[in-house]
Amino acid sequence: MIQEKEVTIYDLAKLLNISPATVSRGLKGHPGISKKTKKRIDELAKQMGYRSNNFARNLRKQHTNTIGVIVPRLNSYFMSTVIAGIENIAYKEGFNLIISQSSEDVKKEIASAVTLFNSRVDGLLVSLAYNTDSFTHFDPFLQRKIPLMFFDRVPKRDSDISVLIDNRRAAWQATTHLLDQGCKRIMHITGNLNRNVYTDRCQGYQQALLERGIPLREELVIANDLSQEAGMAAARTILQMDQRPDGIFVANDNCAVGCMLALKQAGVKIPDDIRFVGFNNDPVSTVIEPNLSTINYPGCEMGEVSARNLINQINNQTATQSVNTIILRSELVVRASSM
Amino acid sequence: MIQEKEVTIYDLAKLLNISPATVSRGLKGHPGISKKTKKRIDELAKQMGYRSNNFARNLRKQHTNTIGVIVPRLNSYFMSTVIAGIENIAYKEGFNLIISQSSEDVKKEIASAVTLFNSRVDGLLVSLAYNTDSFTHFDPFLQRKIPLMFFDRVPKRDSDISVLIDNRRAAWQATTHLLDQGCKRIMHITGNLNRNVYTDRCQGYQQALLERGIPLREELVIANDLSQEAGMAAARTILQMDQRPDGIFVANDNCAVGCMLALKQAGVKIPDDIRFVGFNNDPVSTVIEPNLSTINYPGCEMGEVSARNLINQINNQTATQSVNTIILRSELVVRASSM
DNA sequence: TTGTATGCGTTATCAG
DNA sequence: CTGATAACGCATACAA
Repeated sequence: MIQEKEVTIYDLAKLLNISPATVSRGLKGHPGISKKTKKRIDELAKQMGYRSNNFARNLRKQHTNTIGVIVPRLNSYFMSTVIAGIENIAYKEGFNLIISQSSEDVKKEIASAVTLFNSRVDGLLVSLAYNTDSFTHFDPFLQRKIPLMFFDRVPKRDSDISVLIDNRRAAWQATTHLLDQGCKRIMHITGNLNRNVYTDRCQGYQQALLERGIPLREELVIANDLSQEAGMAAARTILQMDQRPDGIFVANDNCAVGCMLALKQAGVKIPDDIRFVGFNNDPVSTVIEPNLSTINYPGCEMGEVSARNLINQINNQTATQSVNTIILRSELVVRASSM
Repeated sequence: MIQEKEVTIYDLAKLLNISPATVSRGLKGHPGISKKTKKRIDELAKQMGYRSNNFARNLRKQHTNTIGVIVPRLNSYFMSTVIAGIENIAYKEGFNLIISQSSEDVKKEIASAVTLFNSRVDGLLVSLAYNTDSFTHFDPFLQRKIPLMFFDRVPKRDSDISVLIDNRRAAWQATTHLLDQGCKRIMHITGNLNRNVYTDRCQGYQQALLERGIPLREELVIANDLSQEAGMAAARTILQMDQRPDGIFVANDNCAVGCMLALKQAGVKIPDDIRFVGFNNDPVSTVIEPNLSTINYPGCEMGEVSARNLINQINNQTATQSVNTIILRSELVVRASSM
């Protein structure tokens, strides 16, 4: 049936000769409504193509059934996997998603936060931009007690709820693995050391070395933006070193791949001359030759857990929130690049 | 300033001793409001942390400032690039995005369409699922005259507005390139031939062959789901063929990569034994060895153009819509896999 | 079990 | 230039 104009509960009420209130209740399955009336309402509603008006409903109920998501980039394999996970759960629970990207820029992140705040999202899920170091733009959410959670790239303070993996341990594993393979001079390529994921990974790396009595060398830690290009640039640096590393732990597969590509082109043999371990288990890690050892990292699950938890908070506004940090499992995947 | 309760235009009006109507107008920059009054309003609003209530506004104005997006998958490089493009424009124009994925399944696509319809999005952007062959789930949008556009994977009917590339031409170029490289027996690996992108590419492939007087052979066209695994399976098929192809044009880089990987493992030399051309210019194409020739395909731009156009439609409800199809430029990128 | 009346926060219309 | 008032569609407190 073609409806040119929206039908409201008033229309239904008039046609059924009952009050709009009854229609409203019937539609929502309110307990005190006779089966018969409810049936009549439901049938007419379907027949007329009635759809509930969310604005009116939200205006009345003061919530939006919408979750805001801010991520650094949409177009990275890991992030899109996380978002797919978030979407799975949100969809199941009847929440809409408003997704925005900070493009790794605090300014854009702040703007997004404002927009989402004004859109009155019921909850917010954030993975921080590369250079975010102040968090006042999230204060409005805190003040209004709008549930707020961080995942993966989280603030270094524990006033927030975060979902992440044990980056330090994973990095420790990766580095220890390289040591076990006989590496003596292990380099670490990392990102902005103000971001938890990178500090933690760096610490894990350092800890592993110290445990074997290997002194830390500043020149063996490179911090860049972890892009593939940055990996290539790192390769050039390495090629010019007097003493080249014999193992490299890179905080991200993409960058590792760039570095490997450039190194290979310069004739360096991987893994014979230099062994590699990356991070993320991006699909590209099984395409590069030799296949890249890496840390597998449950993106989809991270999204699901975050969304699930946020929705719980939204639904139990009152319940005291006991969890502070949710740590997901991660694992070292050993492939040819490190053997 | 910490606000526990939302402040409304009434609150501002009371404090300023003017009417809510004036406040509303002042906030919106209505022409007939004195500079002085406007300034007072704006200042107090900021001071009080006023934020406009979108529900009330939407309820009143009957639109949501929201665009719905349905894509087959979020976690593909191409799609996330398109979405990044959409987001760029939407953000700039003050529209929110509600993104949902069909997971390549019509059922989920239908469900998403219903949800978005009920969320009263002002416009809808769709890239079809793998197996969508009926389009009645979009009828409600058409009936209510809600702008609807398709991109990349579009219906085969021209009642809709679509944004895409000339797949046929691109495929023709790719195939012709292989022919120019001396290939005599060119295979084509494609997806569901009901989806425009794959039929068109297949036709382009066929046309190129016919132009050189090469007869089409059924056994040289494989249709699968274009995943990396499917590419590997295709490789197994090829290895068992009496007469192997000497060139393969694959409708997607990922699948091409899977196929190349498996073939290489079996000792096939690329490009010497078999030359390859893919489609999409996915980053992986520069990681695989030899680097994969491919069709470059402006994902971000496709998103931007789609969003821009949709928003124009939303804003000019009345204007007759003259464009029906927008074709974006694409180009062949030649790399080692085909030389 | 159902109906009445009201308010949620805006904006548009009409009047001044 | 500004004010009063009426919708927008729904959900609920209160009444019956």
